[in-house]
Amino acid sequence: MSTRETGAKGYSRASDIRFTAAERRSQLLRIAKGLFAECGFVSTTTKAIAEAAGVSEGVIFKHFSSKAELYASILDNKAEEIGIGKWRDELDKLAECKNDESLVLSVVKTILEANRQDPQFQKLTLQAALSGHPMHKVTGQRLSPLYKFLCRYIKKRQKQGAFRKCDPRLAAHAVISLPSYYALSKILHGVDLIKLPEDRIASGLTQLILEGLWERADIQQKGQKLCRPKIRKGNP
Amino acid sequence: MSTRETGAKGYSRASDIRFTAAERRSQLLRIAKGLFAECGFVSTTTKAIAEAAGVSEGVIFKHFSSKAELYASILDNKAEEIGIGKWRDELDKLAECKNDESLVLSVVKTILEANRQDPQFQKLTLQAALSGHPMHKVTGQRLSPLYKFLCRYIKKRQKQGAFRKCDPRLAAHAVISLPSYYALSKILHGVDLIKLPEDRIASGLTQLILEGLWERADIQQKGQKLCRPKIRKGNP
DNA sequence: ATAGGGTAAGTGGGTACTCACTAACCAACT
DNA sequence: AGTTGGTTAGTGAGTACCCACTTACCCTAT
Repeated sequence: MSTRETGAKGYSRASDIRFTAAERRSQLLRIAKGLFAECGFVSTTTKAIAEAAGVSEGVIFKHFSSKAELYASILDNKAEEIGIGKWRDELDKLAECKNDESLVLSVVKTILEANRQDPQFQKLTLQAALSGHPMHKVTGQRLSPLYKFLCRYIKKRQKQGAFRKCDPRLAAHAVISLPSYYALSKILHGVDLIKLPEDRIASGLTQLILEGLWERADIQQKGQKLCRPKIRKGNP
Repeated sequence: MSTRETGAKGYSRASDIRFTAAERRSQLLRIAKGLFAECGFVSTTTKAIAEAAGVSEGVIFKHFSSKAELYASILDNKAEEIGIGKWRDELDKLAECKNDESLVLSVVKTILEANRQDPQFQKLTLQAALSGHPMHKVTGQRLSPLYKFLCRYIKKRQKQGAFRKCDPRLAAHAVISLPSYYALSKILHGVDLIKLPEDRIASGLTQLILEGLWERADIQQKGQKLCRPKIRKGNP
């Protein structure tokens, strides 16, 4: 059936540029990333991707065996790109110097920067996590070593008497939370209530964290009018 | 066409209970909420909702004019339910007493509790925010007054000399971030790395925040081995 | 001339939503 | 008590459409 009398056909899109396979592939990855980030996996149609790229739908399936594979490719690409590698070395060095401030600042800045430089990817990972995509494990594994590193460092500084006694896991959580949630609320609610240049935010958050961690010389001295009754200090 | 020879029909589901309209409606709301939270709006089919409720698909459209209206009803329902009202009064009282600890603890606890009691709703609002659903504005408006309240309070305590000088917006952000991000990472990554009872977490986070905010008697005394070079203190 | 980048018209499965119909309940009137 | 007539909750077979993906074909640069 349907023998398709293919007489003279229009084949309209002759005017467009003819990409090499590699070029087209990365173009599709880039464009699809934006659409997936904006609308999510299910709501982004292959037709929409094709239109945005200026090609017909079929081209997508010449480069990717399925929509899911295209999606996975986007995530894979990034997952490689964001290796910790050199940064980890830097952190280790700062840790050895006991340079609390530079260390925390580095963590805060890095998180803020990652979110500013590629907010699309952040949105993408959020959606991946919500929809239970296996990718969310990659993201988890990326934050987990940083979390453990901070835990160890904080514990060490506590033994040295530089940091107050408190649960190191909570403290490590705080270091990660402050910049992450700031970035997140910008993504989720659109605007940020704090209108400050990024380095101000970074140093401000760093200061907040460290002032909360550093040991005070006069730990009991400030019972003046401040009541802190129920708090249990530290818990092994 | 299709005159539907409706002879003797089986009408299989005779055994099931017959709800009143109100009962059925709220049952559908409850069930759909769970499914939407789990799979998102687009991936949750009306067929799946009907099956989970033990009725035929048509029933859904007897109660809701469309799938989108069902979704909106779920969000609306909750939006009313979570008025701040009485809590705001409590906060104002604590603020008058200058009871920093109880106040921050109340904020932290309330956020943690909201997330524990109805994680489905949290997931739902996250998805709504990501997909740009108008609901996300409701959620934003819910957090915004709390944020402003904290800003005012912190500014006041700074003038009184109880809190350190720092940007009150950052500090308010911190108070909200710590519990919110903790709850969020539990939703996103499944498990929480910090295995602690909730009240311990609440008090621990409260302590971290306040230690970072309280003014120290000896602000310059601890220059021993800690270098804090680039940080600008406060900025009006 | 041929390989490779591209097209466009399908195809089948799934989706939200509709519609004609019915079983069960509830009064009121014999 | 039993028939009657209306209302309501529920059915399930459509229907039109949209989606991911396929196939058969085209055109041009090397």
